[in-house]
Amino acid sequence: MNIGDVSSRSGLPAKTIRYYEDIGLIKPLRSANGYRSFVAADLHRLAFLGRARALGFTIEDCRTLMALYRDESRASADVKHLAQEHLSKIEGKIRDLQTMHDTLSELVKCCAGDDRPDCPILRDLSGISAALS
Amino acid sequence: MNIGDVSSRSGLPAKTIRYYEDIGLIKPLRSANGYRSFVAADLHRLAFLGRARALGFTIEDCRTLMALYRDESRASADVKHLAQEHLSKIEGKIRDLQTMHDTLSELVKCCAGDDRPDCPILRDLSGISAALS
DNA sequence: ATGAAGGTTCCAGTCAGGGGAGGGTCAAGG
DNA sequence: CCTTGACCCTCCCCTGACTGGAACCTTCAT
Repeated sequence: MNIGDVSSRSGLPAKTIRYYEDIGLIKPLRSANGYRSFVAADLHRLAFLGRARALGFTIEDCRTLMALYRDESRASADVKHLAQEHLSKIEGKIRDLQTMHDTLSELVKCCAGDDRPDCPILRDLSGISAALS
Repeated sequence: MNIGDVSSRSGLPAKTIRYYEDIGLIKPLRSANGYRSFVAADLHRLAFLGRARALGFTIEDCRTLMALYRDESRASADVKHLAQEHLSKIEGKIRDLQTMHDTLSELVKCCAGDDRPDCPILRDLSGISAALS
């Protein structure tokens, strides 16, 4: 299989697949003409990577996860621990975004949004302490 | 005021302040010795930037917001529109993260997390269609 | 023989800064 | 007068996870 086939089957851009080879996540063979030659195992690894990335794991996490996957004597606790760490990072990001969202949507709600210049969003950004309302 | 004072007053790292000058967001004067010399207006702009960044606006958004702030004849609709676009990007990110969170926490819940190798997280990543449970 | 559609490598750019080298400046103390 | 330490300066490389593009090679169909 050439990279184009693998790309359409895995859903990953060819650029991404080359990048994954660059950083050592996959090691496809080469044909005589220099083209990468993928076998089923490569496709499987790429699909694994695609799913792990879709869950937001970093590349380094993916490397660890693949190592655990190949290690038949792994402890599921190790996998679970990694996933939980990642989960709490996700939760942190959601909290941060939610805070931004709440503040900003409040400001947006207060803004008339017409052709007059007065704007509570800019007022807030400029640091008027928005006091005593 | 030197950059150190401005840094501690604005809460922004000196590196960030220099970077903001680099990309043209502020233009502090220089003393004879080459040091940046900040006046109150610079501090105000930096505080504005800090708050806008804390709300997740990109640097380019900040540039636009500052231009709107300085334009006395702006329409609040323009500000509101920018804020709403940003808000919907935030909402998209929250949705994405929430989806990851839900999937991953379900997998984590199903993982024994002991010293045995069997692990539903890895099983899912490896593409077992997880069917008929 | 030619043209299109694939493949290859390598370089540069993204975003918003962070880290550190190598060096100049300033105020206080000995 | 000299030194010490705390500032400040510029410059360059690094981050993550790719993406875009240039310049070039291979394969296949016409």
